[in-house]
Amino acid sequence: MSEVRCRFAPAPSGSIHVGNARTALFSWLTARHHGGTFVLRVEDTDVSRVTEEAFRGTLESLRWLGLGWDEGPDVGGPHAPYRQSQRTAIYHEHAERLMAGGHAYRCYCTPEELEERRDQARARGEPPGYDGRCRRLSDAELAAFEREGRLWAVRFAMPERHYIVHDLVKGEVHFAAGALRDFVILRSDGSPVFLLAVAVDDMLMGITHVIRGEDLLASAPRNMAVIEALGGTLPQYAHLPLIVGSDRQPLSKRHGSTSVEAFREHGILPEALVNYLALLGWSYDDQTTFFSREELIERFDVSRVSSNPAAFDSDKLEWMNNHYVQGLDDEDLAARVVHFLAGAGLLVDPGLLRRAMPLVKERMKTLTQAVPLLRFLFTDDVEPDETAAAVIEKAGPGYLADAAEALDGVGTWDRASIQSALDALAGEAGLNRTKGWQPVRAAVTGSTVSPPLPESMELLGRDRTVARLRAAAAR
RNA sequence: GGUCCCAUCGUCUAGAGGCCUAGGACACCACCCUCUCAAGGUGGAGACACGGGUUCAAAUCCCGUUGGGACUACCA
Repeated sequence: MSEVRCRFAPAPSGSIHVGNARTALFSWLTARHHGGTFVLRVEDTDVSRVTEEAFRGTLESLRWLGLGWDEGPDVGGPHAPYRQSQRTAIYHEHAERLMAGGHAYRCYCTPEELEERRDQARARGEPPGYDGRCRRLSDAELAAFEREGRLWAVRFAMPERHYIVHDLVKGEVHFAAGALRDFVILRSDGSPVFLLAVAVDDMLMGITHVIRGEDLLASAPRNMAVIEALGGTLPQYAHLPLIVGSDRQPLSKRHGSTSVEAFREHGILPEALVNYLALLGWSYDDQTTFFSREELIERFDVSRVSSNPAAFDSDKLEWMNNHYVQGLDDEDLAARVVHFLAGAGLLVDPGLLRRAMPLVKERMKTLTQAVPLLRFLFTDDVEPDETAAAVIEKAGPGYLADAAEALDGVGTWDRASIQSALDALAGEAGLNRTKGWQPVRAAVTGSTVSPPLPESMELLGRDRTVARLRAAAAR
């Protein structure tokens, strides 16, 4: 059996979206599962919409997800270049071949005329597609258009036959003869349209599996027709259902930040996002939820992808993220968290940060949540928030002064001794731990929510702890 | 309008005719654990869109209805 070659072909019109990220993942997994090649091809035929920044952002997002490619715009490969904007000569050559073979023709209709006829057809309740008139131009008409100096586009002559797409996800999808109209493959300014570029590139690059969004299902027969007209071999197609939001509408900006970059900045781990995305539309069995990258590669099968659209559930993503956070060792976690603390303007002591990791691991759904939890360690500006202030006030200055004295007198500054001291303090005041410790927590951390108190104080150190208690007592 | 896709708990899904009084996970509720918040443990509520067929037997096959969605460009 020949080698599997799978491609991901993003149009870099912005940062990469989770829907595209999932498409990339499934393509990558298919390539890796078969020990094949993963090709990255950038579809920037509409040059006006593509910025260099969007291009780089796309590559960066894929790298962050760990979806490395074997051939692509930066690494090259046997079918370079891998940016469609650099392949125009190739498309022209193939458009010529199609015209020479009678599979394509010059279309002299202007965009204005086309639009007008579309509107009319719609008004009459007829299908609005191109009527194919330039396909049957007489020599005289053709000459007349040329004399007028009219610009022409190249249109592909869609064969009048029934097409069947053998889709790996959808099964057999039929398109009746005549259902698809002739389409433009070269604009009147000579630039190629993606319907040509995709087919030509998939053919030339030897792509065996085309995995992409369901929105492109209707273009599959057109791709097939072009490849057949060119005498190429057809790839297998797999069209993935769309990802929708909680309102069942296709995911868009309205659903908040859905780009890979946004999740990264929100403190989602790439391994968690990959695992979550893998399960959005695909499953291995009725039990398994967590998959290592190797397990995913071993078990993934695109034909097991379900054909109904999946709703993106950020609660589940965050739950899964927490699972991966808990699985990280302290060193690794600290290295990932430091970016977010620094971003909040905190000056971080790496050793202290690493030692704090066990206290916050299971309290973080996202890495950003480490910031409020650990802020008290990396700044002495712990102005109590509203609820903390209320707790402090209720306890009264005497209680906090007592706390300061008790802790100052602790023999060895470790969590066991601190805990005994806190218990003794609460006991003398006739309070249980909950009531007795909260004022101390509020004074020391500035919040009523914190990592476990004795451990937190141990890390903070005796001096800073006592100073904060005295400051609170003096208010 | 036309073509195409889709339809199991709120969500992601298991289910490829009898194993289903429909399984798991997130979320939700209760309890346990507990210094706050989490995490963890135990338990609970919760679904085959509807209507016809086919069959001894249908969540599973067929048809229709309804409801979502995509496409219908000299965008990708």
